[in-house]
Amino acid sequence: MARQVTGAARRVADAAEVLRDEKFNARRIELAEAALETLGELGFARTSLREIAQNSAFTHGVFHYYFSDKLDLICCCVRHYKAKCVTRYDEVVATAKSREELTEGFLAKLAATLQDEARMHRLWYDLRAQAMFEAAFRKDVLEIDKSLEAMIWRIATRFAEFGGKRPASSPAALYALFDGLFQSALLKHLAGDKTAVPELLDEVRRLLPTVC
Amino acid sequence: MARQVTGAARRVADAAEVLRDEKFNARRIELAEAALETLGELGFARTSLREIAQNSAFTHGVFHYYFSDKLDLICCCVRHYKAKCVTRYDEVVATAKSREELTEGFLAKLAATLQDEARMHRLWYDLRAQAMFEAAFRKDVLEIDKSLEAMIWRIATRFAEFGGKRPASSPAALYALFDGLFQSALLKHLAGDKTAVPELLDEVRRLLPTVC
DNA sequence: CCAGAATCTTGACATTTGTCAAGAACGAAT
DNA sequence: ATTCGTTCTTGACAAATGTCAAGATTCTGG
Repeated sequence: MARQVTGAARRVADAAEVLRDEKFNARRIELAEAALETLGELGFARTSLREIAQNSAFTHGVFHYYFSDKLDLICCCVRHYKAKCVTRYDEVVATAKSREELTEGFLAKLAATLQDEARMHRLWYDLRAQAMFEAAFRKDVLEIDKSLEAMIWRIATRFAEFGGKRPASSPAALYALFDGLFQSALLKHLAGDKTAVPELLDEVRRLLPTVC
Repeated sequence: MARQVTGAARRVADAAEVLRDEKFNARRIELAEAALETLGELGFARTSLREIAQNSAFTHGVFHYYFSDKLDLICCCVRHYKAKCVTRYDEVVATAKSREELTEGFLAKLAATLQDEARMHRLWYDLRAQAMFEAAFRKDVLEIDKSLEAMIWRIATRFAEFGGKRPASSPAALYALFDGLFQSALLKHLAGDKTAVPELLDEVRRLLPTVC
């Protein structure tokens, strides 16, 4: 009986700990989300913990309470960002009923992303570059990259299916191609080049049938 | 006669000024070159003027004498870096006598670059990302990007010529593809992935005949 | 309701950083 | 050789930054 009580107590204690952990983690994500605002605005190099705190509803001490240091915070931001990104086109893939629908849906999302989420995406490119210097970022960045590659691959295979074909290149090459085009278009867009978005769309529209 | 003397004096003065300017500029490049060492090691975010000075034969005051501020220095570094980069493959293009020679020469240079100049290239990707935040970088970065695109295009057209064909995609798409592949391989290489280089070579070898 | 744990605030500290100015060292023209 | 302009060194300063600790506040189990 004593053992049963102990067992029950243990279970209760465990449940409590899990709950606390979840709450802790939820808070971390709240903070990460707030940090992403400033990071997207200023980039990694120019962003300090205090700047992040000032642009948020939190004080700078809280960040130190929830994160062991700056890298820990940024890593959490990157991980959180991943979840938002990698499913962006999945709805299009799921609902499109033809090559044309898939193409137009993809292009529309692409344009919207470039216009509305430019800040988040330049942060992603910034952090990916940081990963080349800072080993602590590499694991997360490589993982996100792989997820994005898979995302592109889902689009490509679906597109090919509609034509009864298979994609003409490897997942790596396809991702490199689209990511490279997007990155270049993003830079031009941020530089105020109004033609960046339509030119990207033209290019992708022309490319899709040739690679899938 | 007075006018002739004045004219001669003016010419001498002008020549002296040009000389001084050249000397000034040569020194700037020396300093930029020294700065690139530290920048390639630490990246833009973690590099300070003092750190640059300490890792070089110069004192931190000199940098302030030759550059109006930190951005000015970095911009000079970027511009200087460009000249080194954009002609890397030109010798291969000029000397190759067949598709095979061109392919092998290109691949060899690609592998060597990835192995020996990883630090300079991660800096390039870092600065390109910074350009998305810092308007002062954009002009130079966009220009370098265009030069690199042209460089890839020279290889592609030469490759196509050997087959009596024309490249199958636009310069922008081709550059996006190769740049994306290189960037991804660089990250993996820096992360200690021994397969990064051979996999890049395989991919490029497979890709070249399909796009040109 | 209360004690103890958790969450959070505030302020402080040492360090780093960009910037600058005063003057030393150097070179070239007279 | 002297003088003047260029080049460089050194030291200083204010602002910013990561880190931390002491205490306030809030939450929670009993």
